[in-house]
Amino acid sequence: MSGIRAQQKEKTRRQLIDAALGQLSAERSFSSLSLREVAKEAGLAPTSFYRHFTDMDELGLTLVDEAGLTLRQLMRQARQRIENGGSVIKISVLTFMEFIESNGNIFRLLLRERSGTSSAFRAAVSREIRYFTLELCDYLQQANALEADVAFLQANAAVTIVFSAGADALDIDKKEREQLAIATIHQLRFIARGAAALNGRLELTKL
Amino acid sequence: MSGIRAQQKEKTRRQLIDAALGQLSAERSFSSLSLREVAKEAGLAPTSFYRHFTDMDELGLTLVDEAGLTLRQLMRQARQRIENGGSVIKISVLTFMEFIESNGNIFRLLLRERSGTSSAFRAAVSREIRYFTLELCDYLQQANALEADVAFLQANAAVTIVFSAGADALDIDKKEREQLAIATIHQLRFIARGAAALNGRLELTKL
DNA sequence: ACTTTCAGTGTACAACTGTACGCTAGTTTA
DNA sequence: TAAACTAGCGTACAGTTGTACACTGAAAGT
Repeated sequence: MSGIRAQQKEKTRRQLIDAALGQLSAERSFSSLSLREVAKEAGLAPTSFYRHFTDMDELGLTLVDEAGLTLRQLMRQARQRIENGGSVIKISVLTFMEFIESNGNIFRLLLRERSGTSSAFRAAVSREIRYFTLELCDYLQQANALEADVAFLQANAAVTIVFSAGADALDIDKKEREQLAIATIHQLRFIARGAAALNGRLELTKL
Repeated sequence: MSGIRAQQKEKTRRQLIDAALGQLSAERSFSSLSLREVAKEAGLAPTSFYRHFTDMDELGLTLVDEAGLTLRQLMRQARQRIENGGSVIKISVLTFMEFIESNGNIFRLLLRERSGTSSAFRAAVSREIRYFTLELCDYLQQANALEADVAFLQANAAVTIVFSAGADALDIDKKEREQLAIATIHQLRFIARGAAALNGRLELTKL
């Protein structure tokens, strides 16, 4: 019952996942990877791939889940730093920028598949971003005494701004990245100010 | 000098462009199109493609330019509607949503190539979005008497929010799209309020 | 009228793709 | 211990890809 077999299987499954992640880069998207390439990188015969995933799509969805996990890890890290005091916005942005610096390819995966050609991928990425947004929403609602609707709009806008800044950060050098961080922080402050000012004064259903 | 030859060439060049645009959809990205497919759709032999573009990349960059053109057209349309009176934010968002409804695939092209694997594509899309942003920036600066820096930050944030909403709009039905428009309008108001409140009170260079 | 240019064609090829199929050897189960 | 299972392999095949090359016929240049 030790499961020497299942254990080995899990191990090569990981090799496939890591092989795929390892091939991602600025110049290489997941959808441009072939089953054969991934199998080769993992040290497997092409046909062995099927013992673990029916499809490259199935592997891709696994990667998106993995990315979501990393994202939530990031969130926890930020929260921890916030507890030690300091501006919430500033710390969040800086933490996010650090995340991108060391997890660029995972972030790229999310960015790309968010607008990719597979609706399953798009849904999976949306889900991960929604988790992210809802956690922030809870925090805002509690910390700033906002209406639920206003808190959600603020959280949603903030995540959008930060993700967009993250995407921009991927293509620039460290010095510019600092400028970008400053700009992003100001934009988040705009949003926070506006949300606070308009809290309780919104017509939320009429166009 | 009538150029019967050049005229014909231009015509089939357009056929190639239109063939490529016509194949784009939610399920089909530009990078997934093959040279042969595009040539076939245009009614050409594969090798004739080279008479017009050296590469699929070159065709792609042409498409991005085309998309930018459409985007600026949209801007003009919005401005015209604003002159006839009404909330600037509301009209802008509604115009943008209409644009996406009738130009979904062009918008998808921009969205995808913005985070694609070709740095030339990314740069081209960035450029188009920057034009868009700068025009809005000018407008804001003049209409709301904002500092240049603040106006830019607001314009940039607004464009980010609207583009993101546009991306979301691509995957939902008409009823949900109206809700999304309302939410987006509120978010833009947050930003406008915040920018106005913080105008002249920003530390723009220090982290 | 003669030559040059060149948009478009058809053939050909090597590289690569996903995957069907049958096999092997080690693990698990009975 | 015997039988069943299965992760991984190798071969094979049909389909698609980009593009090199030699060609044609009509337009443009002289």
